Amino acid sequence: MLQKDFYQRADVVQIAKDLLGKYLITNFNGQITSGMIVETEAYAGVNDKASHAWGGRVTERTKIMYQQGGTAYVYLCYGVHSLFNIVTNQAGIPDAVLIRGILPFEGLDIMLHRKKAQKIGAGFGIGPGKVSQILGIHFSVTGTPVTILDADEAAKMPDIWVEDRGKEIPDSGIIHTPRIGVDYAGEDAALPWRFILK
DNA sequence: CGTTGGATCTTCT
DNA sequence: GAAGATCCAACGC
Repeated sequence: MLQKDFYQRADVVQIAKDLLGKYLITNFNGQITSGMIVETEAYAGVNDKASHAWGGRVTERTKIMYQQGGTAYVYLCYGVHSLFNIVTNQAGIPDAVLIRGILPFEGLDIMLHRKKAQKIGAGFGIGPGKVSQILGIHFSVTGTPVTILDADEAAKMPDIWVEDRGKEIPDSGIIHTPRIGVDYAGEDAALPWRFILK
């Protein structure tokens, strides 16, 4: 499991790239599902117009982004989809990485059941709404940790976490493009902060 | 195959 | 009261 020092680094763009090829795992009620992360987007704090926390806005929803790195930030989009992000950097700095796509790995039958699908076709697991759906992530889990944040050795395992299973990703294997659905963000909409594993 | 619009509800103005 | 870090099925070509 990735430790909090991975998430609490200052460079959210680097973290978004580092997360490619890692495995995102959930365990809700003993139902374990996982997949390899193949698409991410970086959202960089108060200076990023595309971020919910742009300009230092703090609301009931966005206050989660100001927690320490290693916290899950999940929120409802279009009233239909839960989008899963991992908060990065130190407490007080609202950086986050949106997980946009995974390659399903474990618990395929559970994923199919959650998605009410018969079989896994092309694009299964690609898209932030679908990632949350097949992994069973609901927006109510926002604010829960994705790693051990306390020094306490008795700290319990999180329901959601990320593992490094040794896959090396060379820079040449990463495609970077502008982020999706953030046209309202002015010049920040053009930042190449969406990362895709080939 | 490209385009369109409906679903659906929290959050902020 | 309006908009949103989306998805998918239904249409039209």
